[in-house]
Amino acid sequence: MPAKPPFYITTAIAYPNGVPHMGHAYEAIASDCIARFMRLDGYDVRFLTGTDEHGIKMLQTAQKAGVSAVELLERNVPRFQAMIETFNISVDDFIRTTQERHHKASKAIWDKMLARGDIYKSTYSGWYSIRDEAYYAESETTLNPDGVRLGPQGTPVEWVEEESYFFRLSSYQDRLLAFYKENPGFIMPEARRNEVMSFVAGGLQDLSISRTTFDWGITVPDDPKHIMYVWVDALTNYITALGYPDENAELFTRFWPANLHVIGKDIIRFHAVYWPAFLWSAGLEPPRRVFGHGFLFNRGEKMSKSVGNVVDPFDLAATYGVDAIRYFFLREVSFGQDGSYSHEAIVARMNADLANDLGNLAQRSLSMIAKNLDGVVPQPGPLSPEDEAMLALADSMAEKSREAMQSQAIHQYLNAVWAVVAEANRYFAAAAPWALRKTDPARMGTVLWVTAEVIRQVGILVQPVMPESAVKLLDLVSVPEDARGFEQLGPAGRLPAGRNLPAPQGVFPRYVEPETAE
RNA sequence: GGCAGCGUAGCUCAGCUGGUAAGAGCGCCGGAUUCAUAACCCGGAGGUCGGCGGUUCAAGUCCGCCCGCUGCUACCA
Repeated sequence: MPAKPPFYITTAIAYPNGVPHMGHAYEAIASDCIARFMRLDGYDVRFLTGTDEHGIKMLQTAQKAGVSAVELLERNVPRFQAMIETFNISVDDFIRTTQERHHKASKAIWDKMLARGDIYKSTYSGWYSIRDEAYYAESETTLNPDGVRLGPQGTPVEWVEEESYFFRLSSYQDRLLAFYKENPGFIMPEARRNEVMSFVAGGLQDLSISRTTFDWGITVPDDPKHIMYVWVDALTNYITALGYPDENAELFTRFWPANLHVIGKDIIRFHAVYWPAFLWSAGLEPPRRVFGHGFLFNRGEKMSKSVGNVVDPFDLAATYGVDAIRYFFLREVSFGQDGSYSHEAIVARMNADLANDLGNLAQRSLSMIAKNLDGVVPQPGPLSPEDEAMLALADSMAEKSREAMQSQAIHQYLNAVWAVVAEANRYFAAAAPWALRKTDPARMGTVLWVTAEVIRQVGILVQPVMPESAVKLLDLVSVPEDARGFEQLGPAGRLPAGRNLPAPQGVFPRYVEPETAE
């Protein structure tokens, strides 16, 4: 058997100065779907997530709450880990940037970049607003007639100079542009790629990569006054988790460069510009692809604490079920685009796609096998053109799905699957096996076999999206656990006649509104 | 301001390099049916394809202008 090709996928590491919201869960769900898909398709998958625990924001949030940064982490990080558990995210590792292994890796990559001559000490200066706690470019500030310079928020700014280490990002401009041209799939979706390219083409300045104004971070080697700029630290997590700085570590040699970093569209630049430059500087390869997904909106409105519409992912899972939530977001939102959700939209998807189309298809066909054929998969007779067409369509799902997933078009992969489900319902209604029961039982058997075979394939293909429900569905057609990989799709794994099936049970319950007391 | 993109049925969106009489899902109306989770199936209503002008035998699909919306335009992440 040929060795499985490696596939390394990561989410961004979450910033745990608060508790997880649906956006965090969404990124994890989508990444998990991709990871599971690749695993079932025969790849040796490594899947990483984690938390980004340094930085001034962590310190500030902790201060406001009257606790230490470490205490804040102890409070919040378990919530992120619980989210991973709750949503069935099949990660192989959960990295925390405060871990020893990560401090070691970050210092090592720093040393490499230093040795390359890409890091130098200088002063970082700019117009700083104490009230905004932010630096502004001179062009963003305005000079009042009374001589006071104001930032964009209208707050006074002052000229501040701070000793800082810089990274020679400017010297990577041409290499980056050439890289984007040679690797059109590096940044996805394409709109994001255009943005990054125009940003880089507009000129790169060297990057200030250390701070002396606070101490919650990784100290710069041999200069402990300085701590690393949070992105040097954060991005390095992806190689820390493979054993860096040991470039001969088993995981590192097998899985680097990463195949896919799944991130939010707001942090594309850090991943598509800084990260390749850091890696080159350290003598390492850049990742193969960075995919920036969109944001989720609650009824079209951005989630925010002040609006009070921040949705707790744990609540959603409890209300609708983990698989239904996973399905909803992956099917409803074009991956890469922003998306919107609401109670009505979730219920509509659950009931229409899951309960009515797929769940009911399984129930109506398998219960006929149970009642009329003692629960034994029938031997199909000669196939009619309709049977052939149905099977051909089902057999085509695998390729369509793979093709969609090449570009992380998760929604298109699901569209392809549900097109088959819809066709199967049409096929079933047209063939009307219930009417054949008395007139032509052999023909009824053939129709039921074809339908059960479609359910088998749909069950296999739906595993990345709804791991638990897919297991139930596959159990209903008694697919052995070692016959659930994608190599079993199509004619290769046809449902054998004579197999005993369990009594069918509903896999996808209808969502019924709870009685509300008026 | 500059660059990029978007504006297609009530809602969410497909419509690649211009060419059968503009599509899907959901919702709505009607029908059929009872194998099934009051599901499924069939049919129907509903669109000046943002606006104006142009190129062309032919434009939602190309060009120009206008209107509206969004993103990017670096060091909070």
